[in-house]
Amino acid sequence: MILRKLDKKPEEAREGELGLSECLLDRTGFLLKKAALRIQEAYEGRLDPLGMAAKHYGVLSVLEEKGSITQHEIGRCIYVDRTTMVGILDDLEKKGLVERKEHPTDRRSHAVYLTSKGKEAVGKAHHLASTVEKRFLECLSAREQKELRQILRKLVVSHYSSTKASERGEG
Amino acid sequence: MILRKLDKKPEEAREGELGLSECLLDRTGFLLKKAALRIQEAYEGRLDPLGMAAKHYGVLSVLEEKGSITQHEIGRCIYVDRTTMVGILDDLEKKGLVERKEHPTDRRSHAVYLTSKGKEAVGKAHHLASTVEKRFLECLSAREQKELRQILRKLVVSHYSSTKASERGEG
DNA sequence: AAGTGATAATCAGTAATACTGATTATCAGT
DNA sequence: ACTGATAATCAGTATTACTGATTATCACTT
Repeated sequence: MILRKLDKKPEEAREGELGLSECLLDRTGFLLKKAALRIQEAYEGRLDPLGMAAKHYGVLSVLEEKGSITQHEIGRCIYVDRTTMVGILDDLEKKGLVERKEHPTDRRSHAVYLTSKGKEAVGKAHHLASTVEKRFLECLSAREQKELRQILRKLVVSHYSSTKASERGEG
Repeated sequence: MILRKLDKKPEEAREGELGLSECLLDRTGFLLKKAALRIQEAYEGRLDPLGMAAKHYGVLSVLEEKGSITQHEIGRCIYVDRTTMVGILDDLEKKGLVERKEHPTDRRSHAVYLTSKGKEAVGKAHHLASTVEKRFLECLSAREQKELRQILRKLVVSHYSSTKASERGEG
């Protein structure tokens, strides 16, 4: 292929094809990374009305599902580093959506709880997240959407053990 | 669920289930992000012997496929920002894998070429990348692997237009 | 009861990434 | 010559995920 900058507008030069790289569109690594960026972009700002970002939503979801658990356990559930958890919980506590309480049996740990405000927020967040994902995935058939989730889930769970060992209490 | 820190080792407490969040394992956003991180991790260091990282591999692939194109065009092919391209090409030029030459008709642009060393490197990189992905995907059936690529490709191409307009020459 | 090694939360600092905005040189069209 | 757009570059920002160290506490040994 020869340089052909000045003869045509780029958009017209490659109609359907868009000029993307064929080779990389067959690399799962490339595709995963770009798809992840795009959906992150789709989420961006959508949770702002609730005073949270995607990272906060993940924590609230886990707390809703599991009840009161420690910071370390939340991290394990959502593959988030212990040091990153501190900041996320600081945010959420400041917003009044969670509380760090004394752990009943282990004074090193914090027992993290959803406040009633937090419970309300996570309900709304579920709704917003569903809307965002629905729109993002609408270029796929219902079957493809389901298949994508199943396959990704398999991948993520299989590679669970590749998370840094120190973060899973196996040091 | 009640706090139950001290009665069991975490590993034994939840055998198959691993304590992951059911709710988030149904969120495509969460799954895409974590899967992308894991495969990135799988790539990490594997291209070092060739003196490059994944981001360099992407650029070399495009150049191999499209021949000499401008920096901006490379970026469009692989969804990389113009400012990020500068650094990546600096690296590659330093390693002697690409050359920035004068563009034959547009003196603002650079015509970027693979050197013979670069051509050799990208061939080896293809091989390494295939190995990395094969291992990463081996928890999936051949059908699932193919399906995953097709679905992700559909997603990425559909959301091509959500790339920052300024990066696609539509400002 | 004291001692040892592991663990939970925290903090400070690092490295990588993707970006914004400004600058310079050049181009295309008036 | 003048205007607005574009290509490459640079400086600086925000975010993310992490490393390593610290403090308090726990579980277990002796």
